[in-house]
Amino acid sequence: MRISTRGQYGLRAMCRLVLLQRAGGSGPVSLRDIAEKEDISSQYLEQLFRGLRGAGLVESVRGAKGGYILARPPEEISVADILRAVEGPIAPVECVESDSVDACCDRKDYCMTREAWIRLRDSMVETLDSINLADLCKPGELGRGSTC
Amino acid sequence: MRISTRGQYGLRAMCRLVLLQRAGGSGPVSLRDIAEKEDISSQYLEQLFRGLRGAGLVESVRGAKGGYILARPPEEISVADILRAVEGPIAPVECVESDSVDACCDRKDYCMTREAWIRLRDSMVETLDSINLADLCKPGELGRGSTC
DNA sequence: ATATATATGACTATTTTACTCAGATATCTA
DNA sequence: TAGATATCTGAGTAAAATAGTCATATATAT
Repeated sequence: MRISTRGQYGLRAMCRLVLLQRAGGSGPVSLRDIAEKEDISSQYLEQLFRGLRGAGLVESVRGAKGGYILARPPEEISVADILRAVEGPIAPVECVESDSVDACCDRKDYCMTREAWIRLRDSMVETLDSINLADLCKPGELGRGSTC
Repeated sequence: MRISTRGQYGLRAMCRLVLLQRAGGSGPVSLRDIAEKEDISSQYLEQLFRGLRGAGLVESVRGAKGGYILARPPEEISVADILRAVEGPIAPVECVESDSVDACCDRKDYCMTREAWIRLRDSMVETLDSINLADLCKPGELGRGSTC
């Protein structure tokens, strides 16, 4: 029951993008800078940013001095958005990826446990929808959101 | 972000144990019967029931006519109990297995994302604590909880 | 031109998962 | 007491997922 490193790195990278963008004017932020600050391989970040770009969370600027910028303000990008972009659907088991019962397995009594998984999924989605990048990058007493 | 088959099978097996116990008098239920109804290898179930027994959720009766019985009434066994028994701690990332910040990583800014993982963990635990075996095994309009 | 950066597809080592196997121990029934 | 039935325990293994790399193409600033 773990978030993969894709999800963990993806969220860290997006937070870092917020900080670097905030600190460095209006230009795009390179993966090289994010990679250095977050100590993540920039090649791996490239892979993750494919997903983030595909989901419309960031926009890219190619070429020298290029990089990435947030496609929307941090307040409008939720943790759920990011996880879905790099990890796929938020669902504890395959059979509750959609609400359709037909898409589920063929066991007569599948419903016995499905109930539990649906409730778990819904609470996860609700929580992750309610947290956005601005929340996480707010400077606090421990200096979080201000390290750059 | 998936529950492993250990968790899925573990929950199904426990639900089935409730049903078979309810149907079959007061004696213990063999893994063979659970395995047959749920279409899970009984050898795999043995492995899972090690964990369930270790966590005090079931009691075993060895020898012929032996098997397992619930250690507590179904109302007092939560889905969280079962998942913890077969899968380990409920935590989306390693660093929030405990609430101690010291047990976390050594990044200066770990807190930026830790906040999100803690909230996710708490909502997962709250939800899974709130569902018990009696809830899942209640007979309903679709016949769930009554297939035996 | 050249350096810098993203874009894309494929590839690989490692780890985790999902099981299986063999043999020991306990208990009921005949 | 013999035999059948179950749990108990440790170890082993094939397949799948994860985590990360590599090579190469393309775009843009200086």
